[in-house]
This record gives sequence, structure tokens and C-alpha cells, in this order.
Amino acid sequence: MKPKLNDVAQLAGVSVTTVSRVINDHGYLSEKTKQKVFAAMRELHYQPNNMARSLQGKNTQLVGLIFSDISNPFFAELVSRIEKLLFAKNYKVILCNSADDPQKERDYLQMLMANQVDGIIAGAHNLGIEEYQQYGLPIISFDRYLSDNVPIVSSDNFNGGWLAAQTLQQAGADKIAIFTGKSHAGSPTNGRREGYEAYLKQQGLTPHVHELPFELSPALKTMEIRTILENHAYNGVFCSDDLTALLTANVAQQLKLTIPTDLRLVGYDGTALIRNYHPNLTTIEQPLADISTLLVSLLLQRIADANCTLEEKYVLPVKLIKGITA
Amino acid sequence: MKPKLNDVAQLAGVSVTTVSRVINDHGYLSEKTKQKVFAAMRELHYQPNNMARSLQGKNTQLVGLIFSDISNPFFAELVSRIEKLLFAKNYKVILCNSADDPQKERDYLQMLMANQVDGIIAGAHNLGIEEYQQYGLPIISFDRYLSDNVPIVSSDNFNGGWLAAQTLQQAGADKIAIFTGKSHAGSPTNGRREGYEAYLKQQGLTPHVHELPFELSPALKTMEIRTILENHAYNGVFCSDDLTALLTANVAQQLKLTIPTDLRLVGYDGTALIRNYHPNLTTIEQPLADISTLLVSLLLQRIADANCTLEEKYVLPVKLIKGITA
DNA sequence: AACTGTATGTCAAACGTTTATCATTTTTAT
DNA sequence: ATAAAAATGATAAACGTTTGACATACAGTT
Repeated sequence: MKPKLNDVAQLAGVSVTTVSRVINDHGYLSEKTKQKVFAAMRELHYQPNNMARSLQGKNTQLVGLIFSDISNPFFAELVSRIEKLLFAKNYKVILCNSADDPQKERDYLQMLMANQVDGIIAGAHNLGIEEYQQYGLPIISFDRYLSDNVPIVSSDNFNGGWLAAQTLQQAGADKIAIFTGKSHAGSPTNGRREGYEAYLKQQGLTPHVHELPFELSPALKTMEIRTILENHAYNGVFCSDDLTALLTANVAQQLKLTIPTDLRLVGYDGTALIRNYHPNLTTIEQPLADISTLLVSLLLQRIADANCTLEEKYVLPVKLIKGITA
Repeated sequence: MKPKLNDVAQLAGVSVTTVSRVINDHGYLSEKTKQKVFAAMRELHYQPNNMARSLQGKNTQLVGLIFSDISNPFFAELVSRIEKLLFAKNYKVILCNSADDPQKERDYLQMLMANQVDGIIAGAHNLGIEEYQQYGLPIISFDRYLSDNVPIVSSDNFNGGWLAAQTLQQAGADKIAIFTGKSHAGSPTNGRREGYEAYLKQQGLTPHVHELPFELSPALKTMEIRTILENHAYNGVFCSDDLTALLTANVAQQLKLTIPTDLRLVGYDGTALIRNYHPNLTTIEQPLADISTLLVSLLLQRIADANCTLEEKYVLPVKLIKGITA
């Protein structure tokens, strides 16, 4: 059996109370007993049972992370950063791939509650989940409206869309399309699209909006894109995420459209993966380091003081990454 | 406060015992009381406290996942799949990015123990961690030797290396290099390299091994690759992971080397990401679906019966994905 | 000698649940 | 009507830890 407090106490020749005091640094303790206790803990490879501790009212030091799917490099990088930051603060992370399935998301929420997580960071796609309100749990959202009093951290999507359109135009494009996800209220890609539309309108150009459902497989998406590019003589395309931009580049190559002479291309996200392995792609970078730092810091504030007042929205500036595609 | 068993009992007008029985489906229960209890649970949004349950000796239904870094798409996809499989079996996942830091890995292990995880799946890079043996916890390893009696699941690295070399040769290459990570005992990339060397030897060709340390940033790696390609007239390169293959393709483009006429290229991993967004890349696909299924299934076996005998090694077949780079 | 501060111990309650035991009541079958 | 089976309850112990109340012992100061 695993060693318990009692075993440590026996080996160290002290009482359980003393051992517990050592562990929690509580009350008077001599250096000598501390050392004895630590030695005993080491010898037995003792690990306090977190279940028992948190039953006592201690925090679980667990945080739930709900994202649609971390096999998407953007979320992978975000989750990786968040995990690192939280680990440094002595928190552990329970990972949830909600797969954009509201029921799964609901199940995950329940599960996280049952596991007594101290808080949740959510960046899932499902909107209007009333459950988020019910539990009085600290929650911070990335880029999605979940419910009132759940703060939202996001990049400046509007400005990003504007910047993308501007970049395309300045690179010589005048028939500029946007490939974006299905727009539903509260979705962040809306902001990107609005920024794009606003810029085009200001310049007297017509927006051309193509909605590619988020759930579409890359193969189907490729077909769609191919059809679109064949039927419209666009010379500039803004893709509201980098992966779609890669598909578009692939299609362009198939159609013998040279980038950036025939077709200019701007993506969105600018993960390390894209910057490192696709330095050619012009894209709008979301400040992932700042985003994750802010998400974590806000969550920890809420955990420390459930009633602390936070802003409703935190919008972080984006940055143009100049490649050669626009 | 959160509702507890007692509150549910009161509302349903039954005893705690009965509620507990309903929850655990234990003993005689009438349909009527069951419904009453379920209704009360719903009304209160009751969630059993998993901490308390597992203190009772119940499993925590928690599994620890230790990988070097999920911002690497390969691990992201693997972790994503594992999480989905485990969630379907009612397990939750605690994510650990060990960052290839032995101390962090050790800390994570401790932490997972303290959280009473039922088991661990590890694919971290650090070798010879004696801690793995100490705790009598079910562990399954991906592609790394951790300790005796920790089963290893991996793809057929040797055959993959062989296949890659063969593919390059059959595509017309005769000066074939390998770009691989630093080799240390127990590392899986060794197998890939050995397969590559074996094939070349069999064909009477000289192996050219270039070790690019795993920790190198993409920018530095790119420089290294550039130097290598400039100083050797290779017409075929096998990269022991797809990301390095992408870098090599980028460098080739800079050096005006046409792929596959001047330079043939084969990668390794074949994640969905690569297959979807880089269909041109010829690569060796690790069967991620099978790998994750097997990892999970072995772990669950070990959890169900700590003494069940498992093989030491499970080697899953790889598959050549024919792109146009070789 | 009396006091103070430091260091440890004993004991017990509490956290929320499970589970066993025993008891009681209701239902069903004969 | 009687026995067996089904349904529920009351009670308490257990899981491993924390924490408070209280007691005791010894060191160093006055």
C-alpha cells in the first residue's frame, strides 16, 4: 500500500500532527524535526493524498481546459502555453476536447465540477450554454461569449481583418475575397470579417464573403476553395485562419496561379508552427504569449477572490507578419 | 455552498443511503424512488464529489499524460486521440508538458501520484528515470524505454527507416542522407536511422548521418540544413520527422534545388496535419489511430488488473504515404 | 522562581462519500 | 393467511488529511 501520513510519522518517530505541520508549515517547528520528517518522506516516497487534502477544504489546484480540439495547432500551442504557466503556479490541467459538440461540452463541464476544479479556461465553439452560469465557478473564456460575467480574452479580430484587407490591397489586389467560418453570433471570426468588410467599404471595394463551415474536412474544403477560385477572378484572399490559407495556397498551385503575382494571400493566427515552417505566409499574428498569460492571470485572480471585478472584454493587439504571399 | 448527498436526500424525501444506492446502482431500488432522486439531483445540479468518492477507495478515473510538448503537432494529435478514447471510457486526462526536462518530468510524476491517477501514458524524451519503477502504478510508454515492465508501444521505426531509404533510391537518389535527432540509447529515432543504414548498406550505398539536436530552434535547424545541403551534393534526404522535412523543403527552395528532380525528400510521422495540408510530402505514416487505441487499451488492462502480463514491446506497422517529393 | 516562547504530543472533529449491518415496512406470490 | 422478496431507513465506520483545543516539556530571560 501507499505510505500515508501515519507511516511517515512512525518512521520519523514523531506524531502525525507534527508531520502534517511540517507539510503545511504550520505552527512551531524545529529544524531538526523538519529534517527528520523530510527524510522519512523521502525514504518512503511519500506523496500526500490530494483527494484527502482537498476534502479538507484545500484547493484542488486543478484547472479545466475546454477547447474544441487540440489537434488544431492553434489550440495546441495555446493549451501548451497555458499548461506551462499553470504548472509554474502549482496548478494541474485537465484537458477537454469538446469537439464542438454541445453535449460533450456539457458533459465535460459536469465532469470538471465533479472533480472539484478550482477554475476553467474555455475556448470552445458552442455558444449559449446556460450551464456556465449555474455553477459559481471561476471561468475565463478565450474568444467566445459564454455568459454574462465570464470575461473574454481575444485578439483584436476587427483590426486584424482590417489589417489583412489593407495588406492585400497594398500588395496590389483589388478583387479581395474572405474565406471564413460560418458566422454565428458571438463567434470571433465575425470580428475578422467585419474588419475586412469595413476596410473594403472604406476603399470603395466590394466584399466577397465565402463561408466555409468549420466542420468541413480539409479535402472538402479544398474542393470548395477550388470551385471558388475557378469561378471568380479574385486576386486577393483573406483566410480567417492559417490552415485555410495553406489549403488556398495548395489550390492556387494546382490552378497555376502564382502567389503573389496572380493571387495575394493573407492568413490569420500566426502560430509558432506557421512562423517557423511557413515563413512565406503573410498572416495576422495573435499574441499567443500575452493571451495565455492574461487568461491564466485573470483566472488566478478570480480563484483568489471570486468577487473580484474584471473587465468584460480584454482585446489584445494583433501584428502583421509580413511573408511574401501579400 | 455546493449541494451534497444530504441535500439531495432531503429534497427527494429519502435517506442518504438510498441516494447513494441510486447513484451507485447498488441493492434493491424501485423505479419510483430512482426517479425522485434523479429529479432532485437535477434540480440541485448535484455533482458527486469525486474527491470524497475516491477517498472511499473508488478509482479516480484520472490518467496522467506526460509528453514533451503538445505544441508539436505529432504529440498534439496523439494526445487528442488518447483523450477522446479515454473520455469515452469515463476517464479524464491530466496533461503534462515535460519539455524534455528530467526534473520537470520527475515533478510531474510526483504530482500525478499525489493526485491519485489510476495510470500514466508517457511519451517523454528523458530516459533512465528510476522513479518510474518505484511507484507501483500502471504505466504504458510510447516509443521510449522507461524501465523494465513498462510496455512500449511504437511504430516500426526500423522498417520505416528502411522504407524511406528505399523510396528515395527508387525515386532516383543515390546520395542519400538522413537528418535525425541526437541518438541516445532507447530513443526511437535510432530505429529509423538503423533501418536507413541497413537498407543503404544492403544496396552498397554509403550512409550520411547528420544529427540535428532535437532542442535546436527551427531557425538554427534551418541554418544547419542549409550548410549541409550547400556542402554536400545530396540528391535524397530522409528526415526522421515531418517538420524537419518541411524545413528542408524550404531550404531547398531557397537554394533553387527543385524537388524531386534535384532533391528527393521523405519525412516521418504522417500526421493528419501533414497529410491534409502537405499532401505533396512523401512520408512514413505512423498509425496514430492504432497507436492511441493500443496505448489506451493496454493501460486500461493494467488498471483493471495490475498483474496482467503484457508484452514488452508492441510494434505497429508503418505505411508509405506517396506524395511527390520522392 | 516565575514567566515566556518554542517545540512537540494527544485527541477528536471535520471534509463528502461509500458500504456494511441491522431493522423495518411494503409488496408479491402462494 | 403466510412466507418470501423487495424496498427503504438508521446508524456507523472508513478513506487520509487538516486543524483546533489542550497538555506538556524544556530552553532562555528576568
